[in-house]
Amino acid sequence: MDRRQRKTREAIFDAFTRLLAHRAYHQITVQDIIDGADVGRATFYAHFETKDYLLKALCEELFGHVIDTAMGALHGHYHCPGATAEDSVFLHLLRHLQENDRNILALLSSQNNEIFIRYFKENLAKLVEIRFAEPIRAKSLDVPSDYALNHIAASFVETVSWWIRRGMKESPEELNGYFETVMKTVLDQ
Amino acid sequence: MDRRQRKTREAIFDAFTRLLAHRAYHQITVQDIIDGADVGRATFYAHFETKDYLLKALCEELFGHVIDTAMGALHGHYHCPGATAEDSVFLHLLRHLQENDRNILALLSSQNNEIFIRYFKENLAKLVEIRFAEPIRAKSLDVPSDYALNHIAASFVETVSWWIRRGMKESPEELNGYFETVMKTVLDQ
DNA sequence: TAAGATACCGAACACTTTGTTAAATTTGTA
DNA sequence: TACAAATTTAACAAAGTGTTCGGTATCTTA
Repeated sequence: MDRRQRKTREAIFDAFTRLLAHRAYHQITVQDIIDGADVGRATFYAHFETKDYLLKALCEELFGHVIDTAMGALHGHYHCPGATAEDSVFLHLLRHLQENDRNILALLSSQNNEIFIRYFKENLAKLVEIRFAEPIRAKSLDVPSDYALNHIAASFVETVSWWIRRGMKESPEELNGYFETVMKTVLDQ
Repeated sequence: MDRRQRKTREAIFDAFTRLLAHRAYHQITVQDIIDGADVGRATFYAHFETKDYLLKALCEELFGHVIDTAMGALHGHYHCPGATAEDSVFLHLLRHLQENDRNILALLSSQNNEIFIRYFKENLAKLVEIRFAEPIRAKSLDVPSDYALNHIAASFVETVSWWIRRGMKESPEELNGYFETVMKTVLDQ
């Protein structure tokens, strides 16, 4: 990819991210983004069809990365310092979030948090499916397995959302403990 | 309230509800609503400052009613046919939803479902607080009680959302059973 | 039932935002 | 160097928003 294109794309993402941290999505105009990124109007539209597509592209990059990392941890690639093999994939995710890569926490705690929480959940659902589909079926709970899987993903995202809403006072380990406590029935073997 | 005002307000709510069932919120224009309700432009703006305020007013009416009914059931007012005193407040809610009062299911299953799910959760959280704050504290789980309360409300809303997404095949009783199963650790005494 | 108040209508208006186009310019690449 | 491709700038039509105003219909109450 051309260096000019890369720089433009990055500038737009950066400006958009900054704006999203301080203002509601629907009252950010394309002009705001253009001004923030300092690019021409036609250039913006050469990269993204609409503001909605820009949002989608941003989210895919953001959560694609978060989940890919977690997938890697699941299959034993990436070696995180201080992590043991027994640590749950959830704890890995929490630690990674806390590192605040690409300012993801600013977005998750902004007034636009719902948008990002939704993307987070969609991506997490895939991960949960891969990691827990088999164990859940083996456990034969009194609920459909897709209900249980959805419950796991939704509850984890809700836990993160709660954590951020309350100012992230807990450590990833504590928070993971809370999550494990309320999920006992579903997750314990 | 003046009969003319009531009729206008109703006409606008009706038209808006019909539109929301078939189209995304952000691509419904005020003109669409005006045309559907068959009222003048100035009349619309005499009733609602913006489309956002209209949405808010609609949601308050919708979920205010749902939750008020549940509150009533909690305190022993309203007598629902076939309901016993032991039925959980959640089962009451599910039965009430299934009656599809004011086409609430059309909204909850539309492409705008997230908007309504959010209002549903906000209102439910109050109800959960009233009903479960005391029992949860008495139970002294290993998690903060506001975390547990949030988990209850969020999980119930997620259960309803899952139910609707999959076509509402289960009866309220079955669904309530699923919910009780996954909430065992938190809710059982 | 008549009078005054209030709500509604319809058209016009200024304003904002969107997405497109075209010509000129700058930058990257080979 | 020379060509290709990306960027800039300005202008543009189209769509939507929220307001205003004079005229009409409907409600309320005395």
